[in-house]
Amino acid sequence: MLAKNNNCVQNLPMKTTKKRSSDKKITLVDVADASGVSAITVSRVINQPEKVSESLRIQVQKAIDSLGYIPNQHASSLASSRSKVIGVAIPSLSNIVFTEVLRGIYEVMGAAGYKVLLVDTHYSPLEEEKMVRTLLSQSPEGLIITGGDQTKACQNFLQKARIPIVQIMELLAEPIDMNVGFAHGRAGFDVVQHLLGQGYQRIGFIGARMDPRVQQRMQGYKLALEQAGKFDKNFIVTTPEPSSTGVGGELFKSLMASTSGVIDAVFCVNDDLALGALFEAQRMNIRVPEDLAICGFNDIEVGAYTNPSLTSVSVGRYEMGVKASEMIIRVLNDKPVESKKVDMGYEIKKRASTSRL
Amino acid sequence: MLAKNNNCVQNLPMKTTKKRSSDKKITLVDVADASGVSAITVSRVINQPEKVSESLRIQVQKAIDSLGYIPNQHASSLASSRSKVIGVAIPSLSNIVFTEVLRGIYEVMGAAGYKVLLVDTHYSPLEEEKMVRTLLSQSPEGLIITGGDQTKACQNFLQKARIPIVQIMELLAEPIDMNVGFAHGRAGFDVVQHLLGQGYQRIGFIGARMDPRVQQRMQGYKLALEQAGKFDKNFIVTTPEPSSTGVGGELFKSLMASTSGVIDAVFCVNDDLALGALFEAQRMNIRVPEDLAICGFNDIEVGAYTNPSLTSVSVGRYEMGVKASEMIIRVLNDKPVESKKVDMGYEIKKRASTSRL
DNA sequence: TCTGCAAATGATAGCGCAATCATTGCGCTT
DNA sequence: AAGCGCAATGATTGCGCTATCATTTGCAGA
Repeated sequence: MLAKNNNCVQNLPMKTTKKRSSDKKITLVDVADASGVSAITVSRVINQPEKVSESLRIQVQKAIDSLGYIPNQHASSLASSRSKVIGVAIPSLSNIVFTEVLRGIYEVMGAAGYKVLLVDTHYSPLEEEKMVRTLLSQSPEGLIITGGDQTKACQNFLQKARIPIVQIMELLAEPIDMNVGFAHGRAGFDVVQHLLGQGYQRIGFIGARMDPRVQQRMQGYKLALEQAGKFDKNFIVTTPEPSSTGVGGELFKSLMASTSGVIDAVFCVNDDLALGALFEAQRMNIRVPEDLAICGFNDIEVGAYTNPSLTSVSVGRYEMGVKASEMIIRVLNDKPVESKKVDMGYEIKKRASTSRL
Repeated sequence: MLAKNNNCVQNLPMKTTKKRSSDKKITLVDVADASGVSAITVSRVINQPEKVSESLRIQVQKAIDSLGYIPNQHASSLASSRSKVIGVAIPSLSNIVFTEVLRGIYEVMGAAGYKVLLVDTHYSPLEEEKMVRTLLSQSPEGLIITGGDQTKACQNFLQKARIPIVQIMELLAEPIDMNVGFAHGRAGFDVVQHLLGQGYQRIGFIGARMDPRVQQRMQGYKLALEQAGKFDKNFIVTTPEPSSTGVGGELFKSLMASTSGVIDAVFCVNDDLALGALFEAQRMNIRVPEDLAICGFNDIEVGAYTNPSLTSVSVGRYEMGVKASEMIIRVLNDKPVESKKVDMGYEIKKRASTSRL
């Protein structure tokens, strides 16, 4: 377990076998000695430079640079109980939805000097619990987690942590602390309203990886169709596997097969599925939107350029990441947060794939 | 700067104003006291359970659970100089290429008990240098960084760190330590060969965000056309802005305009651009592949389902992340690494968008 | 001139944990 | 019965840094 540094050494121009000054880690004290000040002054130069006279500051900075000193963040965190770390838990790295949220988080947190420790929960509350423990062991100053599907134990940990926490992606009745999201159920409802408004009558549903948010969209779909007296459970096709364009095409085929093609519109629970359905429809020589409407969800960029362009529900993913981060930073700076619950809303982007009128 | 915990408190059922046991952080010593053993024994139960008798282990574990103890990783890292952190630097979070590599990294590193600290360098060596400092301040046990475009200072830091480092995505002549990637130049060359083989004569090039790897692909493209005596610098259209489907369409339009439409094939430097070009070609009523071939790069999933399906260069992104991680873990476990340089190769997926024969 | 106060710098202690070495007790050999 | 080796547990120390309080210096105001 010792001597794990022996690999890179060969890349360095080993001068002699004599002990080299660069062999041991450089600490605050080394910098202090080199610049003839006390350790605490070096610490100040790094963390509160305004408290050190300019001459000393320059002198110390020179020593820092020439020694190549890099502070040990663990020691700093331990001594100050401030880690400058924000924990983030998302269910999947391969879903563009989350990576865009992440972008927003990184943008804001990076600018504010926070590091982001990211974990992937694989859509599993149990794994999430484990990952949250991991995050908490790093004493993060704040936490951003996805949804409200935590285990009881996990909720306990989170509350005990006494740090600002934002649950993102969906709106929760009882958030652990703060909450930023939008109403998936209402969005699903509105999509169906739009399709009905365009004169489509038999509206199918395609879903994959039925996570809580997808379920809510489906409930909205169902409610709208029930109100219109047009709900038929046979029009729903779902699979627990991850969604993808390929799966979208397959589900579309099986929907058309199982309903003998009476379907005249499909609400796909995300754009990957919708693209798969669209391309499959083209191959089946089904005209979109004349014979069939296709609506996606998330409004990924490519949907605006397909032929026909794809109707979808636009969501401020990047903005959600930004908002959640800003809320945490406000709390950390003891500034008031306007509201603990923020509804980011959504917008149905009506494009060619659903306009028959 | 004090009292930053006051926000979440209101979510907790405050029993009384008396001091509550859960108010202070629980440490190893608390667990030790609660279970009647010494601190070091608790430490062993957590880190080397096989060294503690079963009875004690159970007894201590009970105390850990009931107190909800979560170890302080900073203290642990400081005392043991093992952080269980791997640093990862990528140029962009919004590029699917990197998120798939990340998936591979997370899969392997997570399973091996390592946390991943991820930073985004925004394609800037200067920002990368800053970010690498941030990573190193966390005393990572290993590092995965993208490409070989580091600043001199950054290289210095990296070598001084004496930890296993893998540079990924491209093959480097002189890697800092280890290297996993593939030959972008050769891939570009092979794409052109393929197009020429299909009888296309005037092959255009569309590129965006011309990072080093994209440049290499372009050099390969150029070399192949020069060898065939068919290079024309007017057939190249690039932009420094980030690539996207929208940009792909625009660049395609301007390529066709500036060349009066003599182009009969386009090599797009990635699939986003290629999709944009394909959809734009459809709108311009250009038949693909009869009148025009389109080839992308990266082989993202949706390209296999468009009509026509998109020829692209498939790269083992996930596998690259896995490989890099495995190499680091081997080094950390003092196991030999077969080779410090690994060529992951690539494969041209020949699909309908380029088959005229 | 002296007092008083703020700015600049330093000395000390301790954050929570694990490395290291010490101690105990037990079963085994001879 | 004495000695040995090993497994299980504990006491001490220090990782590198910052909080806290102490000290020094410079300078304005009386």
